[in-house]
Amino acid sequence: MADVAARAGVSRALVSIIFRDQPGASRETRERVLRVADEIGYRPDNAARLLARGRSRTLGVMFTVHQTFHTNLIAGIYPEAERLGYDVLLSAATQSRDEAKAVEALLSHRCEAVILLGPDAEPGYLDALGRRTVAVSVSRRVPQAHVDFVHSAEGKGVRQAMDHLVDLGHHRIVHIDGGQGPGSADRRRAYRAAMRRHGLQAELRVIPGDHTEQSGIEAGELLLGERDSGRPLPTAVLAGNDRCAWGLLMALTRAGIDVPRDMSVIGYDDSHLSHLMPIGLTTVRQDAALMAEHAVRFAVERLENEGLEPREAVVDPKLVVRGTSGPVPEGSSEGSV
Amino acid sequence: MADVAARAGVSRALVSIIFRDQPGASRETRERVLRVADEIGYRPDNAARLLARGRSRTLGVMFTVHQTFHTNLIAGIYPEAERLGYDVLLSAATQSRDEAKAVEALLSHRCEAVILLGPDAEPGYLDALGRRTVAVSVSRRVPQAHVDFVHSAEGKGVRQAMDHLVDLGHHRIVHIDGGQGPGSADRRRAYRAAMRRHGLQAELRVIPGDHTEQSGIEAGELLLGERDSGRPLPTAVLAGNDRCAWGLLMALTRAGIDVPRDMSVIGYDDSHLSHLMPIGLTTVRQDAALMAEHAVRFAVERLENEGLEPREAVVDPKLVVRGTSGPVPEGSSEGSV
DNA sequence: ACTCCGCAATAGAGCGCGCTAGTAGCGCGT
DNA sequence: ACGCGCTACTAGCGCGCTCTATTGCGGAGT
Repeated sequence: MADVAARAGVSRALVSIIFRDQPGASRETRERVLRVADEIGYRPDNAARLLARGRSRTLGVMFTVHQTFHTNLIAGIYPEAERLGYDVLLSAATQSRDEAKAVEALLSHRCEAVILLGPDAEPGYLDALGRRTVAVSVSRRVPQAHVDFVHSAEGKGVRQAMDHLVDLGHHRIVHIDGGQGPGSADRRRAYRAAMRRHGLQAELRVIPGDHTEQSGIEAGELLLGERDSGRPLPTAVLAGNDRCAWGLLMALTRAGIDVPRDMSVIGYDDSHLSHLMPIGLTTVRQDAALMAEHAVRFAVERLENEGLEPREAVVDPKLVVRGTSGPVPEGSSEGSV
Repeated sequence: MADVAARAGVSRALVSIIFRDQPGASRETRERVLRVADEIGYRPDNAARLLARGRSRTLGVMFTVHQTFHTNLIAGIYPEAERLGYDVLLSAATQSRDEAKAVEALLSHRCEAVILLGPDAEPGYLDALGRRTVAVSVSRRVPQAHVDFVHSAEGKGVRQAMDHLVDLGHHRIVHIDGGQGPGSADRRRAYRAAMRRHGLQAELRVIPGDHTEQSGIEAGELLLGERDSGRPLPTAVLAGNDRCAWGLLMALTRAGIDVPRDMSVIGYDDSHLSHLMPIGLTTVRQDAALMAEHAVRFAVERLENEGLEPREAVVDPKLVVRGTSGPVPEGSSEGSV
C-alpha cells in the first residue's frame, strides 16, 4: 500500500480511502491510484483490514460433507451475504473432523458469526457457542440453546404430503424417519398426527432410519422381507428425506416393485437430484434460498444490534408432485392381506 | 492478551510465547497463564497472528457445490493439512459465484496457496493465478499453466474398465464423455485407444456429455430412441463419471432395460453413492484421500521451498467391479442389427 | 571474587491496514 | 478584510499479535 501511495504520489491514507470506496478523493486521483495498484499487483490484505477495523464482516458456515441439501443452502448464503456486505468462509465437518473443530477454525479466522447447517452437536455445546458468539442453527431446533433458528415448517410439509397420499386413496402409509437428523422429530410427529386425523391410526407405522441412502435401502429390504412372509407392502412410503427415498427406490426397483404403480414414495428436501430421476421424485421442497437468506439476516441483524435476542424463522415448504406418487394400487386399499 | 498478561503478572511477550508453544517459559508460569486465559475466555486472534507473523499457514480450497467427488477430496485435505500444521479455508463456486470470485475470497483471507478442485476456468486465468500464488489443480490438467497438478491415471482406469468389459465379451461399447470436465479428454482418448487395441475400432462411439446426471439421462434417451428406429443398443456403456452413470441407469431402468443383463454400465469416481445402489455401480475408483494428500503436500512444499517448480502427481485408479457389469447379452455379441 | 552460561522473562518495533483529527486551498457572502 | 463551508488530502495512532534483541539472575567453573 505504501508502494502504491509512493508511486501515485499520494499518502497511504488516500489509497486506503480509495480502496474502501469512500468519498474524499477526486475522480482523477482515484483512477490514477487504481491504475498504479493494478500495475504492481496490489490487493488489500483482508487480515490487516479486519485487524484495523476491529470488525471482520465475515460469516462462517459450518456444513457436513455429503449432505446434498447443505450445498443448496451454501449456494443461497453467498448472494445474501454479499448483498449485506459480508464475506463468507466455509468449514466442513467430516468423519475425522467434528463440528466443534470446524467451528473453531471459523472462529479463529475472525468470523463474527457462525451459521450451522444441520448441526449435530449436543445442546450444551451449541448453547455455550451461542453465548460466546452469534450463532444460527439451520434445520436443527435446539430450544434450550441461545441461537437463532431457521427451519421449514416440517409439520406443514408432512401434512401436504400426507393429504396428497390420502387423496390418492392410500391408507397403508409408512414413514421411514430420520432418527436424530434435523427436523426428523417434527416430521415424525406430523406424520402421526396426519394418520390420526385421517382416521388411519391403525395403519400408523414408523420405521427407524436416518438421512442416508443406506437407511432407505435397509427399510426397503425390511418391507420386502415382510412381504415375503405374508405381510402386505405399504401402498405408500413417506421417507425421511430425499436421500432415504432414493435408497428406498433403489431397493424397490431391484425387487421389481414398480413405483408409482405398486407403491408411492415421497421424499423430503427437493435436493437437486430429485428432478433428475427418470420419474421425478415427489418430494417436499424446502426453500433453501429463502432459508439461507433468513439465516444470514438473523446473523447480521444480531451483529449489528447488540441487544437482539435469538429468533426463529419458519419457511413454508411446498409439496412438489412428480412421478413417484400415484393412485393406490387396485384392490389393496382395504388391507388385502 | 494484555489482560491475560496483567492478570497473570507477566508480560504480553511471555503470553505470546506460551500460546505458540515455544520454549522460553517455565512450567509453572505456563500453567498459570493458560489457566488465567481460560478464565477470561481468551483465545488468540488468528488475523492478528497472521499479520504479525507474515505467514498465515492457511491453505484455501476452491470447490464446486454439487460435485460429490469434491466432498471426498475435502475430507482428505483436512487431515493432511493438519498434519503439516496448516489451516484450511473453503470457498465454493456456485451458479451465481464464479471460480475467480471464490478464489479471490480465499486469497484476500490470506491463504498462502489455493487448491482448486476440478477448476473450470480458462488456462490463461489459471496461469496468472499460478504465478501470483502457489496453486494446485486437482483433476484438471492445464499443461500451459504454472500450477501443480494432481490427477488419477485416467488412461489406466479406462483401460482396466475396457479390459473388464472385453473380457466379459462386449464389443459394442459406447463412451459417454465428460465434455470439458476434468479428466474427460484423457478418458476419451484412452477409450479410443482401448477400442483400437482390442480391434473394435468399427464399434468405436463417443456420445458427447458432461459430468451430470442429466447428461446420462439424455444419452440414455438417445440410445433408446435409436433402438426404436432399428439401431441395436450397445451392450456396454462407459460413462464419463458416476453421476452420468446414475442418470443413464435411471433412463434405462425406466425403459425396462435390465442392468447388467441387457447392458453393462461402468462409472468413474467411486463417489459415495456408487456402493449404495441396489446393484452397486461398477466404477473406477479415484483414490480421493491420496489425491488430497498429494495436493496438500505439493502446495506446502512449494510454499516452504521458494524455488520449486510445479509438479505433477498421478494416482493409480482401480476398477471396482460391482453389480452393473456382466457378461454380454446372448446373441448380441456379433452386431445383431 | 570473577566471568561465563543458560534459562526465564521483557522491551519495543513492526505486520498492513482503518480511522480520527486535522491542514491546505478555494470560492463564497458580507 | 474576515470568517465560513466545502473538497482534497495527510499525519499518525492503534488493532492484537510475533519476533529480535536484551536484561536479570542463579549456578558452575577457575
